[in-house]
Amino acid sequence: MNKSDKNCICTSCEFRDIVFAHLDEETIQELCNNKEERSFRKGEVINHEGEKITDFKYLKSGLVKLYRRTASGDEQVITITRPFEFVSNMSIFSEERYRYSVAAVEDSIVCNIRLDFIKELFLKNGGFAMGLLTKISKINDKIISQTLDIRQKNLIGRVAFVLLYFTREIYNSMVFDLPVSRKEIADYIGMSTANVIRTLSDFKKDGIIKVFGKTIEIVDIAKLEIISKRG
Amino acid sequence: MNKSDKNCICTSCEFRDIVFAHLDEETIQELCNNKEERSFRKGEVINHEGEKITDFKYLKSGLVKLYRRTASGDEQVITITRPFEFVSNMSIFSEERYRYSVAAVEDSIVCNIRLDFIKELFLKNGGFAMGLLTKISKINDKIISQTLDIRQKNLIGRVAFVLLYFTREIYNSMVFDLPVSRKEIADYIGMSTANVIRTLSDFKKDGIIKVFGKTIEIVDIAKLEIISKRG
DNA sequence: CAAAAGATATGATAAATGTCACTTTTTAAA
DNA sequence: TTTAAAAAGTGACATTTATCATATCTTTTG
Repeated sequence: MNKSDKNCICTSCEFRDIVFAHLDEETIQELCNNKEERSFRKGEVINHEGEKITDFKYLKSGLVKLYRRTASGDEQVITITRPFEFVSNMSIFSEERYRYSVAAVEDSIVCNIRLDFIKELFLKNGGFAMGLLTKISKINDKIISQTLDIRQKNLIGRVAFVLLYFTREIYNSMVFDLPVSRKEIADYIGMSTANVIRTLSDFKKDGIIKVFGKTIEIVDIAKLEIISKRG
Repeated sequence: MNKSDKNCICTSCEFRDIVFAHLDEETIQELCNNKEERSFRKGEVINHEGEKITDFKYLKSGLVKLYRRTASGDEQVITITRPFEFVSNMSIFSEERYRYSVAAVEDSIVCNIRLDFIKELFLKNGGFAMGLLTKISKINDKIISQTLDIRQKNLIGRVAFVLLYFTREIYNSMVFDLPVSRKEIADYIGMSTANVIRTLSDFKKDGIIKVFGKTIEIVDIAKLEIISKRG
């Protein structure tokens, strides 16, 4: 086993199936030597709004939130997402600088590859280009439709939506630890923190959920779905 | 002049600079023979939500709205936009079917090219692929940031935003004919129709705008900007 | 461990927005 | 041109949501 083989575990990276499927072994190897993995602790910022984009980054493990700061200083959470979603993917080809910030809401590992290298690959390899475009389009589609879904709901519908999102898309479990504060949920669904807290209390009183601090247990998912749809 | 030369005016199409810049004359010619221009009258639907995507389409002239219908039957307007923005561009590479509908809000001309043809080009020609990805990314970025901008504002801020959007981005004029109904504006900014009408009346009373039916004149754009920012 | 800071929780009240009823105006159709 | 239908406009009132004050609980830090 030579050095690059030892250091390189890209051959088993799950992201490979999604975007890098069309690359030959040699290119995968080169990619591997060009990549850098970085760990982020919960709360750490991965990308800053306004910062220059130099790397292609994707989330290998963990959970991140995408957000921006408004003129009045409030935080707008755009989405909260799992691997292997964007990190810098989103405006990487349309902007020179990040439009949004990304922060880890759980300990996360991010894979960095020089943007130039990805761009070269993109120009050379049509299959890779298609895979990447498809991936980026899907991410964008998801963000847009999620935003529209939230927008059409009222307060309790939005809170129900977020709980369902965590239980289904993020944790795939009826019991989970909320990775974000009530305020972050409020910034995500565009409601006040007090009302998010109140709604969670109401759900608790109605026996729809159980709450132990940050731990949430979904008791009546059917009712939650009705609330989310109606709202 | 042969037949294809006669029919083909793609060489002078403005969209060429944006996406097709990297194609040689032969390919442009082929593209031209593969394309079809279609006219739509104000109000006509160009794409239906749920319909299969077979063509790559872009807006050559006119004005369109992108929208979807919610479970409760309401219309959600996602954006209103000018050439050479998407028509089917948006989810063309990520979805088999349209996620959203597109309708002409002014008489419009749309250029159709078989999707297969575009996909082939994309695979073969890296420069074209990059141009297309950049374009699609920019469109998505614009929609997302516009949606976030609107979301952070209150009623009057949102109405002010729409008026500024029309006057600056769409018509580039202080006087313009509203291409959409009050209800469509309401569906766009996520407020009730009555409140949109009321707010326009208030702006009129305050001397910020003049209203003659569908015709709007911006009188005090500075004040409108303050309202849009504050809101 | 103690103190401070931050997050959660809850009630009272104010502000923003929606709904409904109805009139007037404009547009489209017969 | 007349008539019907749709859109615009307005007021009264109901509902939803935000704000503020304050208390408690939790986490961080010295």
